[in-house]
Amino acid sequence: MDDVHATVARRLSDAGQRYTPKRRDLVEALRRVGRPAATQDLVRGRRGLPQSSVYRNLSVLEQVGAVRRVITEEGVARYELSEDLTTHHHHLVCRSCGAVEDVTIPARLERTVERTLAEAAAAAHFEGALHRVDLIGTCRDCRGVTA
Amino acid sequence: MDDVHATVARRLSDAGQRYTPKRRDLVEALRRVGRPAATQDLVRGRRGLPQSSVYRNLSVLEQVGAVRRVITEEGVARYELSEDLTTHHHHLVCRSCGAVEDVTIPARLERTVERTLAEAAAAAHFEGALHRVDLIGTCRDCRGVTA
DNA sequence: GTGGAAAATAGGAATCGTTCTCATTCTCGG
DNA sequence: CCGAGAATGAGAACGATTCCTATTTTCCAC
Repeated sequence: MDDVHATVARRLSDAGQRYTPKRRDLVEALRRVGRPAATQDLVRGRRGLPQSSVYRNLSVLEQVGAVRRVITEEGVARYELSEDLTTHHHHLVCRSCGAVEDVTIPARLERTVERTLAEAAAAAHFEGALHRVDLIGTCRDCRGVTA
Repeated sequence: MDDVHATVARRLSDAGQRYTPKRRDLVEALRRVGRPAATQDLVRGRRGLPQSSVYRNLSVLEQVGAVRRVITEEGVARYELSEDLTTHHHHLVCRSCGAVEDVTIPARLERTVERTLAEAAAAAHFEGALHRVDLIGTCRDCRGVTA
């Protein structure tokens, strides 16, 4: 899928920025992981990118809409590829270990939620409202011991 | 509304903990604020509770289900009274200044979302799933200048 | 009441993720 | 090939949160 890299490259250049090797590495790493990756994971990853570069570049990539910052219960930032580079999805957040998985829900349900929340946002006179829908529960690993 | 304090007191004592004046102050402060308060606000509040006490007690209150920790885009923790001490609601999070407001949506819509997400959680074989539905947009203050 | 054990408090040190600074290196247009 | 601006990376700075510990408070048994 060079699509992803091509798209990211275009968005960067549209913003007057370059698609440097480090940035490509980051995007590639995020694509491989396939779910929101903690910043520290990227720093400590096998390639060992320097901390300052990881933070700086994730920030740049976020500004051009290539990646999205995801907030979790633990106090750490996670990043994933922007939804329009992957697919629309939600997150399963493990309340025990903080791990995050992607989930998609049936299109019909998705539409219902979408419409419902759009109404709610309108009712609240809220502008430019995105919504964040996450499920918080217990992941397989953390449940394994008990169940 | 002594209900709130009475309920908190009971939950604490059920857990073998005390409802000390400091803890009562915290609960009272959260009740007055009426929306998720940043920890720092409580520390710097007029009463100036010591930092270590604020953190320690919020943690205790969270464990007994009296307050809930709310995660926002900014990296700071916010706390609000537990939903069963107030009313079911969602949050409007301002993407510009990080402020959080409570919103309720019509009961009919609420039920739809509820049911929809319950199905989604079941489909994902996810256990004990709560969901978090927040709207992210721009608050009146931050919009005021532009609009 | 009084004494003592357990809980709570508060001040500050320690931690840790994140941001900032700046000197060096790279890159691209001319 | 040169120079300006962009990017890099090492480490300092920062700030929210957690941890440590000596002191104070609270509650219960006597």
